[in-house]
Amino acid sequence: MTSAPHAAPVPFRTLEQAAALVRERGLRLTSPRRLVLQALFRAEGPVSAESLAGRLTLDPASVYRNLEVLEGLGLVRHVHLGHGPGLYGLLAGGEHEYLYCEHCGKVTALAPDALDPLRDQIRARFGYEARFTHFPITGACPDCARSRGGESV
Amino acid sequence: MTSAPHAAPVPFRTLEQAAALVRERGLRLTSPRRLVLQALFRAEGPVSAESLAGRLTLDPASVYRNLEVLEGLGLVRHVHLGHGPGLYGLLAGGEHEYLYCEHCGKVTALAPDALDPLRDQIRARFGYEARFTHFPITGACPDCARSRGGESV
DNA sequence: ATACTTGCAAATGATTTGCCAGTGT
DNA sequence: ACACTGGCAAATCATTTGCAAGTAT
Repeated sequence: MTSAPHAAPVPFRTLEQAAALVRERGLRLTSPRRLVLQALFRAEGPVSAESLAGRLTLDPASVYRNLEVLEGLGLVRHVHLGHGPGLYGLLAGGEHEYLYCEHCGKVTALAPDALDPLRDQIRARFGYEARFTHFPITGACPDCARSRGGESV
Repeated sequence: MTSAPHAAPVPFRTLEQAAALVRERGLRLTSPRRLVLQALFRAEGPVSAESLAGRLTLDPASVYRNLEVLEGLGLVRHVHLGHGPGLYGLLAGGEHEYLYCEHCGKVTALAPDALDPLRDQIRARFGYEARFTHFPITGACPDCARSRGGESV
């Protein structure tokens, strides 16, 4: 999960396309690697390396290493939602940005351009080019915000 | 650093006020506890528990425990900037929110209300009550954004 | 055949917990 | 005195690394 330079996201949609990309880069499509890819395609949202290792009966180290190479290929990204392990998800369909409720744990994935107006405002005020792909926008979701007025964390 | 409910921030400015608050809550102002508080008052920005333990020659466990109680009292908060350990800082002068450059590591602390317009926009569009105190706004700072056009992470 | 990969064990880094001796109040 | 604390060792959680055996191409 080390912060190494990542490849620019290459458009892909299917497991076959992802598999092809792995081979094109001269890497091998081994059984564990295919399983990880498959599991990510089936997952609802981002999942932890440990949970993948568990459900696939693979060694965690292999899962971590695979996620790392897949991330290097631009097929996978990880996000940090609150404390707890990093969560990995496919980049099929482009980058996602996230809203994360630190009270109930709810996660909302947004389309790549949903936060553009926000990004514009941040750029204008602070000059920062903000991304909410690796760390989400964190706070209270509508429900939690309602049920707890102006409380502190 | 566990995510437990935190006390509402109580206004304080000096080490004496902080110390008084510790005692008011029936807690003890021990030597290690005072040292941690002192070090936080002297620190420029948020610092890791390990670095405090090192420079104060205290056991890391004690430092973690102290930071936890101080956080419970509303005197301290921690923030996660990128990967790496959590960083602790005083709440003297109110909550801070952060901008964090994931390329050069630059950290910009903002006054409590600097992000209100942004918060308003987020509330209007998504209903979320966003805080950038525990997780910063992450991206490329002006310098890094300039020196690296539209690259991927 | 060759280099990329795997599983397993062990190491790392961050943080927490158990325990008992020590000390503020 | 008594309960809150401190240090130290050990445990836990997430992740990484070393290494020899295995396998995709």
